Amino acid sequence: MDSTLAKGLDVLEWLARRQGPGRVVDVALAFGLARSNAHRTLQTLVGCGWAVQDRSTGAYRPSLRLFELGALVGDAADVNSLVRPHLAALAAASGETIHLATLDGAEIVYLDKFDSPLPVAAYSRVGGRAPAACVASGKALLAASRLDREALERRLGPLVAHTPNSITDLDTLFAELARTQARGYAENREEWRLGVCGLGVPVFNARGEPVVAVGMSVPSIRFGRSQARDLAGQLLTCARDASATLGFRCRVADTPSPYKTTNRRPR
Amino acid sequence: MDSTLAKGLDVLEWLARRQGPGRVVDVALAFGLARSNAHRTLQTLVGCGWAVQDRSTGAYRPSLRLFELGALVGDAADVNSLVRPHLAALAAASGETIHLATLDGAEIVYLDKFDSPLPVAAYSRVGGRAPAACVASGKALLAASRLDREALERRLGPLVAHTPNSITDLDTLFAELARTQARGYAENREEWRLGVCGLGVPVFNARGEPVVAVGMSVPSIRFGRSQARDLAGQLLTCARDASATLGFRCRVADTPSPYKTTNRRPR
DNA sequence: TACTATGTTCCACAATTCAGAACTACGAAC
DNA sequence: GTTCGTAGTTCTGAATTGTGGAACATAGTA
Repeated sequence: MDSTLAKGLDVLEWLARRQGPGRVVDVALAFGLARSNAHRTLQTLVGCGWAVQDRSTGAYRPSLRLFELGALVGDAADVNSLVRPHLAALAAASGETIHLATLDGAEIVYLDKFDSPLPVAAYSRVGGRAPAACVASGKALLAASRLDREALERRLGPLVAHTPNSITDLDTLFAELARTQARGYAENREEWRLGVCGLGVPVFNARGEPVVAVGMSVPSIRFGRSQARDLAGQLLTCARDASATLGFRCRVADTPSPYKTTNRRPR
Repeated sequence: MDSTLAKGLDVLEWLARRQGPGRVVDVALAFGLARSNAHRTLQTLVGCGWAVQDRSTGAYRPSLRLFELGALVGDAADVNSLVRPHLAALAAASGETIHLATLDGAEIVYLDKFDSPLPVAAYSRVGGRAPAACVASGKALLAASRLDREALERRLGPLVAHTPNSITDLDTLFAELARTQARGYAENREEWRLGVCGLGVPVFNARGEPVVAVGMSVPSIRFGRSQARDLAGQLLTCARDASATLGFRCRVADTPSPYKTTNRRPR
């Protein structure tokens, strides 16, 4: 393993996570490096365009290259931009907070977000993370991955509780995922943040793989049984449309459609 | 300069810009490295969590870390998330494509975007770039930076034309920026893409520094004199509100407000 | 089976990075 | 104004680290 490269990447990450600019001594102290060493590393980051140095103070900040490339990665295969209009429509129609998430190990990462005009207790941000087992988008993606019990355990590791409602038992979670799959959408009843519930539905690409999930965050006050069912219906429609945009066609004879319409009220 | 670090960063960037996964030979060929060398570099990226390797094919993709950190950088000082609601409101009110941009050298980078429901010829993407001298957001930020002629020349270098309307003469641009500053908003009349016009207004932080610009892209068909003036009014209101959210208060006695209200129609 | 292309492992050599010292610049304390 | 302390930058000898070639493993193809 290239230790110089590893060190440089660590410094870059440290710089990005840090609020405000970082100086040579800060880096030297944080990583236990000699000042000359920290200096050269930062200069290399600047030289390659990944950081910029403030002329007057000499301090270093990450450049916009990180943002630029990050947007490219988030937009992988243009999923994000293709799905975006559907999210906007759902956000407008439902009035709730909508987000787009994808699975990364045992966590989900928020790729996009439309905030509700109504106040929500939850605070999530684009690029932020949450444990997949505790949020609806995560459960929707886990359920759509159709992992067996062992694979699920390997992927998630020990389940930690974040609220009294969090699922901490693997068998319970496994059963919940089976129910999620049967129902077509996932629920989160204050399992990640107290006072915040959620719904999630996977979005499939042309090859039928679940690539992202559309999620909705709702304060528990507005999450009664009938309200949840109604919102789930809207979410399912949105996800189905989004999947269609990505080229997904559910083959009638092959597998049953992952999008149940049972819960949608005729209007 | 740490050559190993530089090489690793280059490979990471190459991986992010490349559509689809990259293999060891691809990297070796692209950078003229020995296979063993390319292999170790990629393994280091994986080991540090900046890339992931596909188990079956052995190919490498950038991980979501790039996206995660990129979002942090883009959100620097929470400007992006604080301004976002104002953009959403403007997008809804005007029905046009709205974006948020910041200056990076001689270019602007799009930080956020709300697409118009109406079709627009322009295609911009979050993380994308455009020459600052050719687009309204860029001109708005350049004008707000109050650079003198020499500093402007140093920053922009030679002006290249992207359409017949592009400004290629520095003096013309300098005069245009003066007009922009006086008027409070910048205009782009098909100077970057034919058929697409734009308006831009800077947003100031609590220290009175221009940090981002709100931009609007409008097809030239809908960009008549009175329409433009009306949209500029909406844009000015939006940028003023956004600046206020960031803590900007224009000091009456000190400097004249950068937000002219002359062009806003009383309603 | 032979052949090709590619991923991965290993190793000796040399080039690169490392740590410390020296020098410079700046500001605070006296 | 001088002294002291802190921090950025430059330089250099020493050795650790990365380098590229060779060898091996694997898979797909003729």
